[in-house]
Amino acid sequence: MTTIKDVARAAGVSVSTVSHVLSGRRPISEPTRLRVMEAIERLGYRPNRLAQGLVSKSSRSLGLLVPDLANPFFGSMAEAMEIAAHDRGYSVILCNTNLDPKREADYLSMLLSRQVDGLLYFPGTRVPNRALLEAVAAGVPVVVVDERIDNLPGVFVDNFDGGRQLGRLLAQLGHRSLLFIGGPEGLPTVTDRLNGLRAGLAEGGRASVNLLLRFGEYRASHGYEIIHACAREGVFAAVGDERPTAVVAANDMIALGALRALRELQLHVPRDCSLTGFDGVEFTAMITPSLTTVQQPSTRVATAAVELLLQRIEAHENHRDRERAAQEHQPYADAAPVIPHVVLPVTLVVRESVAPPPRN
Amino acid sequence: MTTIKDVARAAGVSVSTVSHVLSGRRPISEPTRLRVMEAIERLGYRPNRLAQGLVSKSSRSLGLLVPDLANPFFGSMAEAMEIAAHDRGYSVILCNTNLDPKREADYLSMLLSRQVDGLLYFPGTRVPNRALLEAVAAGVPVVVVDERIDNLPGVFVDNFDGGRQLGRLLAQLGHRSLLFIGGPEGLPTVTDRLNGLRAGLAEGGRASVNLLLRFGEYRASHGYEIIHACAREGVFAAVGDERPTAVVAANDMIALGALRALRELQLHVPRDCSLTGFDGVEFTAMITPSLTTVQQPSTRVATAAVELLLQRIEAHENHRDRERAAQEHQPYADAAPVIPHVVLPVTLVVRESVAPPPRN
DNA sequence: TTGTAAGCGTTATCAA
DNA sequence: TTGATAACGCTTACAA
Repeated sequence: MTTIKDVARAAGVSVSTVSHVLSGRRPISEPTRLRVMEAIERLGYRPNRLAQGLVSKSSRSLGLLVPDLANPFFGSMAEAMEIAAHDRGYSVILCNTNLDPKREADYLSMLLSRQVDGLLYFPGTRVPNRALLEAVAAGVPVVVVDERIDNLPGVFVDNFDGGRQLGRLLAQLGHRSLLFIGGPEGLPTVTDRLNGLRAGLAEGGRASVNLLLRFGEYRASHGYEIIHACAREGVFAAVGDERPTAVVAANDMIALGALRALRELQLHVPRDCSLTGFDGVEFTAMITPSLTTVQQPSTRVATAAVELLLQRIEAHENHRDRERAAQEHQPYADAAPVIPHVVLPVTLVVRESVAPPPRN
Repeated sequence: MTTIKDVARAAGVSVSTVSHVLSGRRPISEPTRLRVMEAIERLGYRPNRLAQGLVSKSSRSLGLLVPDLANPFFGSMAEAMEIAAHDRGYSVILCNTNLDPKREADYLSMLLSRQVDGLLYFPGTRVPNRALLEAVAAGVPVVVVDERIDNLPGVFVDNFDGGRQLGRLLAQLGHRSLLFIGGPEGLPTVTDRLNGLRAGLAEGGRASVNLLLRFGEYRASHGYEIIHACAREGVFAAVGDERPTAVVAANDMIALGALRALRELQLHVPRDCSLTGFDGVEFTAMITPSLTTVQQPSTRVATAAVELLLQRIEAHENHRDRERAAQEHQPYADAAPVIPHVVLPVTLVVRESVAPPPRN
């Protein structure tokens, strides 16, 4: 491996000159600059970022903790975040938490060892992971995405409004009995979407609607199983307002599984039963029937999260520097106590999977 | 931040003792060991991996270059690889190449700067990226995945066999005219699947089949557009053996888009036209009609790739060590010239999207 | 405009 | 069984 010393020797200058040519932190005479550049080129020199990080105390890398990359929602998010980070000169260390707090703790510890400058965190559970709070306490900037945690900065979408728009639509179509298939009970996204749904139904004129609630995982298999379980319980055999005429899934994957199960039950969507999703991933536009869903501006969420995180990283570094310079050792004396929560709007996308309830 | 020095001071020992307590590389008396452990615990000490990497010349991290995380096929692959790597103590740096050679080169250079121990590379184009070959030349172990590159080690599936199984199935059902919607022309996966398809059709008794070929991107929009373009050209209005009775998509995403377009053309799948995919991602089982496809053992591919890469990394490190010890400076004098290509089997999954051709 | 040298947090070599 | 100390490759005062 060729090091800065090799370059210095080859160019007949000192290592600091080479360093300064590269960083541009002090003026270099054109002839030496050229000699150095030539040597760099010729030797194929590439600065060692481990060494740079050791002295600069910044690895220029971010930890990305994501629950489930097989879900295209998280896939696109991860992709957009990585791209945004790369544009700003940061690398992303990928961590697959699989909703497992133990894995999360494990990853967090590893990320701190690796001196990441910040954390992009998709919470998988309601209770903020202890290890995450320790990381925050240790002074690592964190931005929470998708699933909010009240006392941490984050970027989210207006889940309540998404639910509300769905509720209004279904109410206006005349639905009076719904089955809501949630993700994990108590998760903010689930609760917000559900509360929004209730509000929308009320606004839509249906003061009292029969609302059946089920919770579970954010996966297709969950939607599939809930529908079959409901069928076994006779939910779809009921008459009048007892029988749900629409299924509201808390995300697109659940809706996909539910769609399959409904079909196996010979229930046609939307003729016999309407169906809605949430997130607006690509496949919802392609399947049959195309899925009515609430579209998240994933790319905007992702870039906003990265921007916010980098802002906080810079603030954090400035703070550290000022503190060191002033020799004042009351940590965070002047840290802004305001915790930014960026909330982005969602869009209702009405497609084939909804219709008025069947006239019975 | 607390360093090894702080721990040494707190425990009343030297830094080397602390280091050895942690690494277990030399015997430590129980009392000192306990004192050191206590200090580590109390101070919340965490070794700095940048510093460790600087001296050990190994960052314990891998670069993962993947074209498109929004595609659940790559999402599950990336997930499985990261998990396998993490199990073996390696971190993964995520890079989204987006099939762009310039981005790839950019990432590669960054990864080398970061001293990654190895590269997991999903090629996006037929020609091996120049920057990749440079990285290989620089001595970084690489494992290529999914899309083979002849003179690099890699893990792949038997695309030819997958295509053949599809061909046999369609031939046996009586199809004599097919539309093949490929990914990028010339990509090994595309070519192998197509050649396999031809072989399978022949074996199935259809010596001569009308085979219409289209190429493009591995995306849903591509499948969608090709079908509509073909319709505009009157392909589906033809009669007899001119009209394709089955569409063979080179992957599941293309099939998904094609399915949508066929439906918009009022062509029922499979009654009017059969349809097949490739990869076997989750949603293929859920959509209507469920998709006949060739299932890749994604998790096995992913773990095999990580295993192979780690083997090569270890071999590489041993080699370096031996070389240094023996002072012999003919690099790679005894490097094994055999380039391992692991090929895993695929499984045909027959579902609703295929049927005999319509009788005309 | 340039060079010298201290230090970043580790591991590893050599002594004790 | 332990401790000094020299690297590792870089940045950055401080000098010249």
